[in-house]
Amino acid sequence: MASAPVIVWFRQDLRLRDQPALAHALATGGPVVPVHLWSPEEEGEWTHGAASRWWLHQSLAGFDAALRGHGSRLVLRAGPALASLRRLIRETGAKTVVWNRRYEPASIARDTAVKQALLDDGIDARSFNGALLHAPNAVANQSGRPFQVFTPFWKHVSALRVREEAPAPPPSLPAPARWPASEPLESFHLKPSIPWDHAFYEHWQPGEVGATAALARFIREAVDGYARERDRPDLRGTSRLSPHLHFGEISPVQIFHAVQRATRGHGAEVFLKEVGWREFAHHLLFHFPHTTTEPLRPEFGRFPWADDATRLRAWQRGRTGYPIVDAGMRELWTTGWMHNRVRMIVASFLVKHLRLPWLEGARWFWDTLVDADLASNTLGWQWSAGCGADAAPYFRVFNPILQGVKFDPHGAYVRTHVPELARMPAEHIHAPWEAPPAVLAAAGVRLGETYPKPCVDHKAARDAALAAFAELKKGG
DNA sequence: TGAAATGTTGGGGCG
DNA sequence: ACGCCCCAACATTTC
Repeated sequence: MASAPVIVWFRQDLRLRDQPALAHALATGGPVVPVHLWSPEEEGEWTHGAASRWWLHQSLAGFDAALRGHGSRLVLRAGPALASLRRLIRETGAKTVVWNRRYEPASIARDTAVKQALLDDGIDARSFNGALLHAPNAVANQSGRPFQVFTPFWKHVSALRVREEAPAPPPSLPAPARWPASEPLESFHLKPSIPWDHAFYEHWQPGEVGATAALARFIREAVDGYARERDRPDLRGTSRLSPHLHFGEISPVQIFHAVQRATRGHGAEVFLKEVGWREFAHHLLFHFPHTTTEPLRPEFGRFPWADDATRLRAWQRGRTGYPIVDAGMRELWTTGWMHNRVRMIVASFLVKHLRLPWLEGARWFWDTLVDADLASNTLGWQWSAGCGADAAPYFRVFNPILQGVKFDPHGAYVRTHVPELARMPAEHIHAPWEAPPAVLAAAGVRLGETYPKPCVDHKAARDAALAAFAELKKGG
């Protein structure tokens, strides 16, 4: 007797290898019906941002092509997930629906309801962990509570065994007798209507092939020097795997094993620790779901944030007058990505120098990053603002000049993204307002005209931030 | 996964 | 020879 079809509901796991849900479907022996459901309203407040949508479009197209290479295809449907699944079950005669879990609050709520409804329908609904090294509900400290400090978290997690990769799929996936209809990808309107995305195509190759290539490149060229060069935005010292990881084009399990197979050196250890921060972020979001909009440390609910649309706009568009900040914000705008060191610098600048709410920064990153990830974004911003888990104390104010000098020593990063400073010599590029007039003139820079003057004075802004923090402490 | 202020030490110039 | 000052270099504390 032939097995019934199995629906594999692909979400942010757009890959064929190390695919626990797909592996389970294949193990049943039944025809496999791969589907992706477009239901942005079910993501709650954090529906895909513009850059994420661009990536998703490319990734879905690539995944469909990959499936077709295996004699299969990706069925697309728009609308509420449960209704779409029920319709697909009717159309295909499927008795089983499988998927890999997501751990964001809105997904958990939706998926739990979907699973219960399908089980009530008599469908075998199953979910798997394909997104994390360890499921968040499987990690707790000695008193049974979630970890809130990274170092003990990672120490604990490092002692756990990482599962083996799921078996690779066969060259040909068993197809249903009749394919259910698919809606055209274009009907989801994921690509921007105005073409701000042209540079994205030069920087990224969304999809499993691009993810695999990025990992291979990193292992070949960068992992050994990672400890030294990861903080240098002017070099290619990081993996740039974040968007691939976010969309599940590659899994942390694959990355973990591939890196460990290649090297056990210090660079590998430091890199895997960064994968650990991603795990920690998901762990925290799972246990503290309110932190997407509320500070984990409740006293920060009273913090006297400023309200200044002009300054927010200057920050967003990379016109603060601080070259390292502006370079970062423009890298983000043109490529959909920003080097992590620079993310910390621009976040510190928004939250401390401008004293604008971290949530404004989180929302901007959410809309503009191709790797926008609710867990990592939330952790990163709360860390920067000093109101989150294991956060930098609020009085840690990054000096944007020193950070520039230290991590972009030749000014190459600034020159790449702030062309109006391209001819500035390295010794003045991070503080052009302190350069002698002759140097500015020779570089063709007229402050306030070709490039903005600093929108705040560093020392005054730092002192004001510390004063606001002292006020908060006093009130508490 | 800071920066700045403050404190300490020690070498060298100099009377 | 000695004390004094200056200051760089480094360490510690504070924000």
